[in-house]
Amino acid sequence: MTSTSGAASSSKICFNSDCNDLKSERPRKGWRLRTGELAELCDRCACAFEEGRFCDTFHSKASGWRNCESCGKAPNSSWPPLLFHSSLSERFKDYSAKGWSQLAGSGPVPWRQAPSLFNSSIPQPELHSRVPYEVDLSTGIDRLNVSDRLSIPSLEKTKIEDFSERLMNGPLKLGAPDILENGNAGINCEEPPSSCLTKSQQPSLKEEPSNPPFGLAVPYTSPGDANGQIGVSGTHLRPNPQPPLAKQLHSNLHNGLDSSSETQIRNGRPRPDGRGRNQLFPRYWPRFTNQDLQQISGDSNSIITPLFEKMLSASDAGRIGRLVLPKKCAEAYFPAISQPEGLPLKVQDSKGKEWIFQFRFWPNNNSRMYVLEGVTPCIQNMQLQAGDVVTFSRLEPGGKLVMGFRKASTASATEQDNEAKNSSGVSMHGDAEMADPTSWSKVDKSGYIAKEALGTKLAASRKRKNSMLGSKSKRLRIDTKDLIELKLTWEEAQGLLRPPPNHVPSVVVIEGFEFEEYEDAPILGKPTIFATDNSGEKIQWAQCEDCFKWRRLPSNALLPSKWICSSNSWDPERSFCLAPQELTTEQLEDLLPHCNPAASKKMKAAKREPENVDALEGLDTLANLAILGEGEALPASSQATTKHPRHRPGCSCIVCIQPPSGKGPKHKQTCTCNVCQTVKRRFRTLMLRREKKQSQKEAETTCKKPQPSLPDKVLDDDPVPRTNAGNSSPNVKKVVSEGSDNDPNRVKSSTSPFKGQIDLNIQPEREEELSPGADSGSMMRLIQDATERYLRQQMLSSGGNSNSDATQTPPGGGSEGEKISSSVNLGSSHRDSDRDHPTVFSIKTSAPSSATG
DNA sequence: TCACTGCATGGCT
DNA sequence: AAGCCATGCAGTG
Repeated sequence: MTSTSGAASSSKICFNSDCNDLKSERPRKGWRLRTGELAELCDRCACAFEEGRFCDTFHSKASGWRNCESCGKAPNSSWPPLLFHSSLSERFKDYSAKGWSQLAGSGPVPWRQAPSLFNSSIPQPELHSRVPYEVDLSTGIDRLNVSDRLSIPSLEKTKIEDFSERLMNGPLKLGAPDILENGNAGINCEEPPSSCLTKSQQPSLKEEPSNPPFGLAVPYTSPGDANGQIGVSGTHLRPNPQPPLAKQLHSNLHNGLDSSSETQIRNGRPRPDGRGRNQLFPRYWPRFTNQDLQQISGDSNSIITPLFEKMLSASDAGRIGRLVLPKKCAEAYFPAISQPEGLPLKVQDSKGKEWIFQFRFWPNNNSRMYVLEGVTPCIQNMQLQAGDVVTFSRLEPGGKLVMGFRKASTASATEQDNEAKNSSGVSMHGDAEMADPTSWSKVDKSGYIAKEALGTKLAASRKRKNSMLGSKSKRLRIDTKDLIELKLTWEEAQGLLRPPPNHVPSVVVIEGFEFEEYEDAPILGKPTIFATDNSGEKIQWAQCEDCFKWRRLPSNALLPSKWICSSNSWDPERSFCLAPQELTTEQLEDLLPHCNPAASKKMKAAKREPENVDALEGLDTLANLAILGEGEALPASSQATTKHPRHRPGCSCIVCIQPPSGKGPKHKQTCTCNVCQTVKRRFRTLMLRREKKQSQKEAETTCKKPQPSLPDKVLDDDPVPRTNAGNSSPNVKKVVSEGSDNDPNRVKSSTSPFKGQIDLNIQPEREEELSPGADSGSMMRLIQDATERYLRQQMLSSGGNSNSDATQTPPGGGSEGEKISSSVNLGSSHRDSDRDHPTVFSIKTSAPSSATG
């Protein structure tokens, strides 16, 4: 970086030597010069500066802030266009695509700004509403928010050294990464005062008083960004007044080198900048050892970002299952929550197990008290007790939240080493994409996802906290109650889950319910239609979420759940919504019958039914799964494990919109509202499972026949059937042993916990009435109908969309409607999906449909 | 009666 | 002295 101009204010020319424009009479201030003055800029440069277009890294060996030859971010290369603001949105998108880390001047990205973190949990509406200054990438950028993003917290350089020294010279020996140079994780110590910063922070500070006090944050590139799907959704952003100071920690294992001396550490030390209230107590500073970091990263190239740690109090480790989070940490590194209910948070533990905690807060003295709920199983599993330390860190890529631990006793370190090479509280499994075959996992009864290997450790922890379990019995029952939703959601999710590439799912039976188990993170994909073109080439058709046009894609294309034309990298000519649809209505109709002839009849009928929205909503769970999952593994579980404490007015969850059992007006049996649809669908699924299980038991006991007595077809009537028949039967360890207690795949013994827990309106005793033989038929019809409506909607929206080409007509509307099927690939994510694995979402609607049930 | 939930209190930083 | 947070406790089901 070279300084090319003289005094900041002596000249009438813009300080930026590449500009040479005259400054205005009241020149705007730019970066701070070594002299201490602020560079005076012309309006254009000032604006560019304020928007972070200048090199944002201070290079100590250079003399200024411009023409950065070290990092290449010279004004020349990003010379501001004249129409800054009009281009802002575009630039913003561009930044998004690159990841927030490359937002010039934006500083490190706090956790809460990392979309993937939210992906890891079930997003809630709150995520979209909590931000007072939302960025709407589609309509423009909220300037304030942008400014927030671009703002840089002021630092006192000398004050930030100690933590970095601790990192650099202490036992951590963590290399300060060069990322600080490239990615603006580095925060300029001589950060220029920005007018944007000032004005934007005020409301934010008001709204979010927290100031992430330390950071080790990571230049963030979310997976969503990578695939261009979710990207950095502005609605996920939170106007964080001061991005946390950050430092990216590469494990020595991977980068093996310290940064250049030029690199300035943006350390994680609480800012001693006079805002004492914002300081984080040292007891929360992460104290990761080399070993910790190595263990976290394993052999991967994961980047570890220690976030914070906390010593467990008696309350934390107690049976209440609530882990009080340091407020600053919670606000800095966990998703922002505006409602006390918070949101479920997926956390990976030291062994790669996934846990779902409820991250929430309580109002407390005009403040908030953040807690993680439901940590008891995890803490027990880790065999932690008061005095032990839990650590939170983050893995990149993936933004996975990792919860580690450190035993209070020094002996425990050895113990941990012996116990598991990497169980000093950190994970060997970098992220969900890591190919550890044991990472994925099944649902434990307590509502978290746990690996099978859990058993022995649980036993040990039970021994230690024996008394606790007794008192927890009811809690477990409640969890079981909650799990109704979980399991059913899982079942629904199963229809959307696809094995990751090169993996064949196996089926495990959990409490009598089958779940596909993937040895890697399953994938939620977008429904597509597989077909073969005229040349015999296998292709698939995917529908744009925005324009509803169908686009032809390679059969092996991996689509996220939300796919739009602009993501069509396979066909640039149709990579935008205005491009005409390649598929004519007739072709579409021809295409669809491949899937399910029966469905076409329904679709045809559907055109006469105006209200297909309700049924569509009945599938919203699936849709949400697909949309919200966005490649993340099993998000459904997190939602399902959410404890919903004391439903509040305004809560729109399925529980709250339904009168409590026995109270309020009951829904009629013919009610087709969303709740009833959902409930009935779930109930039907349950009954089918149960019936199947019972039949198998009978078959086993009487005939010793391994074949299930219930035809598979019945299961295929499942609203969210797992597979299409020829496609890949997964490694079905299943059915024969399903009902057996000796089933090795059986994770938990079936305790038949579902009685009376299906329909909030259905009294427990009614469940038996609603046996498959009695009522499930109508339920099946309901389910089928809902499914068909969904498919109908899909087709209608494609064919009838006003944006569509004139060549399109609503599919299913013609005489060919009889042939239209509803075999939809819900997971094109598998590369060999049409060959090796079941990727066809088969909805067999052989039974006559009844709209009202 | 008991476990869970949400809030309040007060010690401590 | 402010406010965080560990913990107590009352309300609820």
